[in-house]
Amino acid sequence: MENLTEMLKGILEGCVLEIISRKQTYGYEITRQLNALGFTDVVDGTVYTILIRLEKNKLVDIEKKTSDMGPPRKFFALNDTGSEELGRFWEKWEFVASKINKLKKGEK
Amino acid sequence: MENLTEMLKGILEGCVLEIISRKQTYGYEITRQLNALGFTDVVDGTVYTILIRLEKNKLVDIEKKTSDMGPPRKFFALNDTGSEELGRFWEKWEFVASKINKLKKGEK
DNA sequence: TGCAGCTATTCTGTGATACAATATATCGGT
DNA sequence: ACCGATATATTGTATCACAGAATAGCTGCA
Repeated sequence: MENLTEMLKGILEGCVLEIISRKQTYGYEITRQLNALGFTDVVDGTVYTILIRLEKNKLVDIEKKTSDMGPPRKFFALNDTGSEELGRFWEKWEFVASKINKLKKGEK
Repeated sequence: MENLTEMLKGILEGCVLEIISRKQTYGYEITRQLNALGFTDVVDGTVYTILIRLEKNKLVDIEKKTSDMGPPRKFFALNDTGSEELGRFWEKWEFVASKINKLKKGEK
């Protein structure tokens, strides 16, 4: 699916939070997971800007680890504030998705 | 529900297209319908900027009519290009919503 | 040795969008 | 005459996804 850019605004950050909540992980890996999910056009740069934003907003704990496969990786894990934010994201998603689906079905 | 601003980006325009597709209508009325749908924080100014964008992109036909209830109304109706765009919007929505719900359920 | 390719992060700039705030104007009721 | 509801338009702002480029480490191969 092409050109989802605008529709992903306000959603992609929540996806990243969800992915991080599963297990401690890093930017490159997160991008791969998003691509595998179906968001094939999401690129590294986008994910890194989101991660920097999460760091700035203190939603994540960070740990740097060396790797056999290339340069050091910067691992991210959700902290309590991040978990709360993730909860709020899913609440918003449920709300918006239910309203949009209602509109789609023609229930005004 | 508060602060849906970011999540509505790329979605609100599709909602307006859908509402217009039902019947010829005007900005103020569209805002009211969106508010009734549950998007209570969406304001006039937002809808008008969307309508101007739709006009610029030639997705709508426009007709001005006088009214007993106030100043003249600018009525909008979807043209063929607009209908196609609406179809693409729903395709994108279906795609994105299915992926997000998959992520939510934990299916990777 | 050198070089290509995959892994991995960072930074700058751009375009699109929703929204706040404000201004303007019409009509009905008190 | 004023006020509230109706109705549109405009300007500026913040946020976001993304493009593009730079930097760097490791592996394998010629």
